[in-house]
Amino acid sequence: MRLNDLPKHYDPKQTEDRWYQFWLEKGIFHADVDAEKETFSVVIPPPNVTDVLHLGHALNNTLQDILIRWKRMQGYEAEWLPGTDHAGIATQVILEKKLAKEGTSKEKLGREKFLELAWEWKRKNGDAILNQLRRIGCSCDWDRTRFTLDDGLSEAVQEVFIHLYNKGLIYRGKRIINWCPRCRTSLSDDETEREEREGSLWYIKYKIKGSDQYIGVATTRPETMLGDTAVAVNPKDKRFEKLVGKSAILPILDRKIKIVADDFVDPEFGTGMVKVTPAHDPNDFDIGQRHKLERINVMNPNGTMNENAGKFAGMDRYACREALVAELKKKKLLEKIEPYRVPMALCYRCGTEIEPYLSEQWFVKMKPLAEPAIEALKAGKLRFYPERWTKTYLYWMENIRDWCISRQLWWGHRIPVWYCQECGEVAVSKTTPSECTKCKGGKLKQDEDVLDTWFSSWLWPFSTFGWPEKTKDLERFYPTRALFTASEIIFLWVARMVMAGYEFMGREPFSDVYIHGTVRDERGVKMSKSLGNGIDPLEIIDEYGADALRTTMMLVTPEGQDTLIAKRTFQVGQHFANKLWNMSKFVMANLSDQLAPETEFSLSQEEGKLEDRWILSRLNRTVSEVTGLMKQYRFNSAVKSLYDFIWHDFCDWYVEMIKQRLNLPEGAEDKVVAQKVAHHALDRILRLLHPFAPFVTEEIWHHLYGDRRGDGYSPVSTEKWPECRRELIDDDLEEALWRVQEVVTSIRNIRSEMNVPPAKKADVLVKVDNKSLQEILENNQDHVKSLGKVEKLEIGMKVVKPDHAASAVIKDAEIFVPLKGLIDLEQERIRLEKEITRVGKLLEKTDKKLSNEDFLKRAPRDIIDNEKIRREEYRSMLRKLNKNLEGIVGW
RNA sequence: GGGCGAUUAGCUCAGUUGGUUAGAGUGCUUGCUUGACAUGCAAGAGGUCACUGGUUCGAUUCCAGUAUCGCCCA
Repeated sequence: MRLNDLPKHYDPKQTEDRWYQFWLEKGIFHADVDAEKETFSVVIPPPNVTDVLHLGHALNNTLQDILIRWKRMQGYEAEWLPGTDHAGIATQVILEKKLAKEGTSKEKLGREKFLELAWEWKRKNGDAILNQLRRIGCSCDWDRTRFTLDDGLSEAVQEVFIHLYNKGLIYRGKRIINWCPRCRTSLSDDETEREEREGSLWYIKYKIKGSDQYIGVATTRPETMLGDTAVAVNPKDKRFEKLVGKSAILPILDRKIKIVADDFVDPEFGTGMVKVTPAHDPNDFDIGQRHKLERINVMNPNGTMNENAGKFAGMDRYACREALVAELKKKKLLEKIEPYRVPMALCYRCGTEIEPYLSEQWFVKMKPLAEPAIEALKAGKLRFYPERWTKTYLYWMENIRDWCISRQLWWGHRIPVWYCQECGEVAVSKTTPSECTKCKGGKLKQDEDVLDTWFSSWLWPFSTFGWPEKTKDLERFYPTRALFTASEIIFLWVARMVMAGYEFMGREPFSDVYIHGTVRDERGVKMSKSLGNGIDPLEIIDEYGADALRTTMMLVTPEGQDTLIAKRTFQVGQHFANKLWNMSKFVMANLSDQLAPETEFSLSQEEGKLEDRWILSRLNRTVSEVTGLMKQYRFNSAVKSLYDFIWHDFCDWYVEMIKQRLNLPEGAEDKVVAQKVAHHALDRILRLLHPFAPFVTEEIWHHLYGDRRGDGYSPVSTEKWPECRRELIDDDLEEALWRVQEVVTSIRNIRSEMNVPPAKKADVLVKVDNKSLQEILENNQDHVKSLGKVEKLEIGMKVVKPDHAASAVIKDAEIFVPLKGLIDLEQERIRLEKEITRVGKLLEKTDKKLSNEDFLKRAPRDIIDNEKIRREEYRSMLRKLNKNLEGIVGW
């Protein structure tokens, strides 16, 4: 192969689709249920079909793909099950907005027509999402793609509802729930977002019945007073002792309401008296229950006031607030208004202020389900990475509240409950019952509502494999191994999956939960479509390539922290892919045509120069490091380690060092060994990097082996993950090469700082302090000469510093570059003085330590010895530097 | 109010059992069309490791507190 056969720059557009297609055709993403290999399975956190994926999803899925590709290479039957989620509320919000723009509404269309639209939306976005995943390079098992509203998954939902209902864990009740007046549905506690906003505290006067006196109550939501049925005080509050048991008159509506004593009331808040609105506040609801108060609902589901609000009926809740306050003011019943920070609950899908609303809903009793989920964590069957999230999980689990699962939506799983229209009997069934079990009547009506989307996604790790059927897939792939997600859905999803796993499968759904950070823009703002700072991964892929997207995300995503990323950052990964491409091109161009395909690499003891053994040592160290890091899900550190090895060890030093040898005639021993080692290293580099950058590595692998093996192309995707060969790791050898690098770097530094033109070769003298260093340098003269652009190199213990020479001092050696006619005296003096200051400071530090008697008494011997050695080193360096500085005075 | 996290170079981050000269990428400066790569190479500048105490012979690292920012829960 000639060098110019391949383009100068790596072009992702020429390779990515082709290789993805190839992998699909080969079926390597599909896990065989009958395979003999050990299983490793992961289920995707199903993305919402509300919108296409952004960079946060790209991060989430890149992490999973790296893990699954790595495990596949390690010889597991790797299953990554993909799919999407119907996202009931979110999708419905979007569709409703769309319909409103078109001047219509879901009510006008009717349920059936609306659902057709929703399915249409799902098909469009679902396809787009899955296509995005393919473009990212995700090696999902597409044959097993699932959607939360699929028949099988819907059956699982029904099965679960019936099971829990029969077990007494699902019940129907009239409670205060979180109501979104915009979405006109209930929400679970976890589906609301809390926020404090600037508001007011209104002090309102209620007249005491049968007296001319008034009492004052403070409220942040005056409009709810229309539903007040009591005023409450703390029983221990001496101020109001006499009032308890009397009545007050509710202003405007002139309703008689009780004055009750309840522990809930905080005497410190406001006036110490609170209005009680059992139908519009969860705490008031509880007070109402304790005192058997009437519950008066004053609002309609859309947030307007209802007929119980008297003349305010029909007004929006906020308009009502204003009108009511104005009237109170007019009647002089408003004592004062104070600014107040009001804690608010907002709908997590549309941001509308939640209305605590009395309504009949279905609930799941959670405590019994939480117990095994808590146990699992404590028994170590479930681990969080980073570990600190266990606390968050446990806190929620241990303080769990019942889960409101009914939603007043159309897009979702219809609740499998029928009500007898004649006797009111409730029937729970997967299919429409033909008659009422109680009165035998035939008029049965299904519950209009659907179930919370999370009520289907909490089954995802097993419903996707066929549950409730006892499938082979289920047996083979459950439990899964790892779950990758962001922290915001630990409660909504992760915790609930664990509960469902234990309740329905008898064991944990996954053993490792990897919580990754949020992707933010360069200013630290969370990326989102609505803010307009979201980035579509396809945009990055089009511009930089999928491998660049993946490697950049891995390089810049700190473990367990949020990621700040700007678009231009993706150059990092693009340049890396290009570096890999060019390095490979160079290595391949220099491989012998006669060379056997890399199979089992070996190098006999006599073969190989320092750099050969060094790069093998570095390589194996890297293999060991990267494998260890991946085991701990430390992908960021793993890819950094690879990046450094490839770029800085292999490209910067090894490849540069063997260039001369590669110019030798074909068959020369030195050349053959260099070819063998380079070939081996490239082979291993491609394997190691493949999970991170699948496309470019596959493309290079094909150039390397595609035409050589003669038995059909065997992709790197299915090659073995490298094993570390410990016997090749050698500290002394790495140290020796480091000495060569130091000499080269010193020469380059002198050349650069003394303005020696790059084209001009210089003579160099190295005065060494010991034989071993002399030997190392003599054996590597060629490298020092070529990498330092040296004409004549003299190495020895007796070397004398020539006149007009710039100098550098390193451990156990001095480097002299004669610069007659070129030397800038002042420049050299500055160089030396800077170095003297630097080393002087180091010496000072060690001196200080070693003159500290406590240090000498208490520090471990090896630390002290090290410090002593270092002190000698610095002293010797300083002596040389000072001598050299004195020397230039005479020039 | 409670919990968690962050604070290291202009920017984004490493630094995992306390002890080499605190590192990388990017940006910046200088020089290079070096036979793979200018998406590159070489050299360089840039850090009181947020602050205050404590533990220790020794703290960027452990502990406590303070400040600022972020997230979660009430």
